[in-house]
Amino acid sequence: MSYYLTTPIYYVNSTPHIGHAYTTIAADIFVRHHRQRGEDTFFLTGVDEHADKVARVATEQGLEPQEYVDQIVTAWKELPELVNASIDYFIRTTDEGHKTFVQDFLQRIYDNGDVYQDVYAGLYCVGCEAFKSDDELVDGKCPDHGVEPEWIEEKNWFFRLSAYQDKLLALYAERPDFVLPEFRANEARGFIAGGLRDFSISRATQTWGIPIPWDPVQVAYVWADALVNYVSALTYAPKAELGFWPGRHLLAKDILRFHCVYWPALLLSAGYEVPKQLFVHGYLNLEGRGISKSLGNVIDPRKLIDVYGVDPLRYWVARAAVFGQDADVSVESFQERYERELGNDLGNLVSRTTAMIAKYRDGRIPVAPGLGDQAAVERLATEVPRRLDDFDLTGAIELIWEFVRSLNKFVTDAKPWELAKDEANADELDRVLYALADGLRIAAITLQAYLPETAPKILAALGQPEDVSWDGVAYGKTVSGEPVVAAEPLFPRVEAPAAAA
RNA sequence: GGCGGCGUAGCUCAGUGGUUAGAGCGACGGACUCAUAACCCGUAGGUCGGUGGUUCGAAUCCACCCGCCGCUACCA
Repeated sequence: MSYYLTTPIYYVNSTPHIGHAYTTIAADIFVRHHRQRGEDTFFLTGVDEHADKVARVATEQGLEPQEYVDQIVTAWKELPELVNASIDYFIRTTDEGHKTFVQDFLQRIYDNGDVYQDVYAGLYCVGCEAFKSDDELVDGKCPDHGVEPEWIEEKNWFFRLSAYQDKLLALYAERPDFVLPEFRANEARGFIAGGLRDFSISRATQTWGIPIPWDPVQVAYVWADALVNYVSALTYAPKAELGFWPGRHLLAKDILRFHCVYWPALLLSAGYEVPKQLFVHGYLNLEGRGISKSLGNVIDPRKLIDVYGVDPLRYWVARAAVFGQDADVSVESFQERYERELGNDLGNLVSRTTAMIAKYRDGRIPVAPGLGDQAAVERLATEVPRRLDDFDLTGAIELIWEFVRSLNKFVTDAKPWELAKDEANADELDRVLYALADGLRIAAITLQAYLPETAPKILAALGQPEDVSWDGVAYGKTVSGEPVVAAEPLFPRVEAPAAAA
């Protein structure tokens, strides 16, 4: 079994914000989970560096485009590190290996007869990096940038997307889970069924990009370049191999069309398999508004991490929205999750468990199986993977949290402090403490993908081996290991919510 | 306009034909003391957007109406 997952590559000229962190963290949770199951995994993210705007900004700063992107790529390379994403490779579209592969890829679709030359003309807004139709303009100006678009007319190479309508429809019909959630697949299918127009894959007036092999004065336009990265990386990244293809892909809803329509068509044309699955997630809206630079409400993930730590941010990603849906979020809601769930439910459970083992049994976990909800453990062991296989990030954590809550209830019902008062109850107290420690050990392993820093801390607090393989999600594997002492709070109270922006 | 979807307790939502419609959060009351004033229990009496149908029976199926949202092409 192999599991290859990619995020979109982010546009290097932008700035990393919570939206990028959202995708990257979600992807990391899936990947870490599959690693726990012992699968051969590969996790790719990176940046798209070829765009006209990049070249223009570089020129303004008196730099070569390559020098410029080499500078600004730093912020993007830090993103996975910042959110503790266990990536295997960070791709840049300026990688030599990528360029070589793209040229080969383009040659393949050319040889396949899917490319032809035509004139491309229209009003182009440099700010948007997009052609605008008349009805999109306000007073002849781009509503987003307030400038008049330029008239551009050039001979471009076009990809015969229209020739792939039937094949794409057949693909969607044969594989109902090709695009998830289902309503996104419906959108894509509706778009395809409405008729497909060919699109331009080259730019004649630009030089910053990958030269078209049969017409080197032109460079590849974004889709013919960026979308190819998910395969190209496998041909040259360390430890990668083409055998990982086809993989799975995560994306936000704004780029659905390109990834769910253009990309599969390009792959078919070039003779590659289409992805196994594409999961389209929604947006996090801050206080009811979209997150955008122009609104000035961009949350810097770094600020949240500085105040709360990485794991709370990762936890929030899984909890803030039903994965796939949009959701309104706020810094207050983040704080709420942190205190109520991480602090009170989980952190406090670790505190009370370790404190009782230390107090009643001198820190030694009595190996006394018998109590504890074995059926619940078995449910976790099979149902959490099943949900994560369906990209149900939220449903899986919900299941795990029900288990965490049940452990708190177990403590209240079993009343270890009562049992401790009478030596005659020693055996029963042993069994209670064991069941508690075992449940917490299991919870830690199931949470590892979500909370990679916290899970090992819990195992360590219980004196258990660091092994987080999924086999450990089984009843009665807790050992009487290193002495247990009352643990320090895992998620201490934080004074005030971190400021947004 | 076309296609798709939504409207359920104060909030976020689950529930798609069948006993008294559920969860989490918030609020109120109680209990407990192992623990990060945490945890546990109870209460919340909501025309399940509206109207009319189908059915022994509908939040759950159908029709219409009201309100809201997504997609409807080359923007990372």
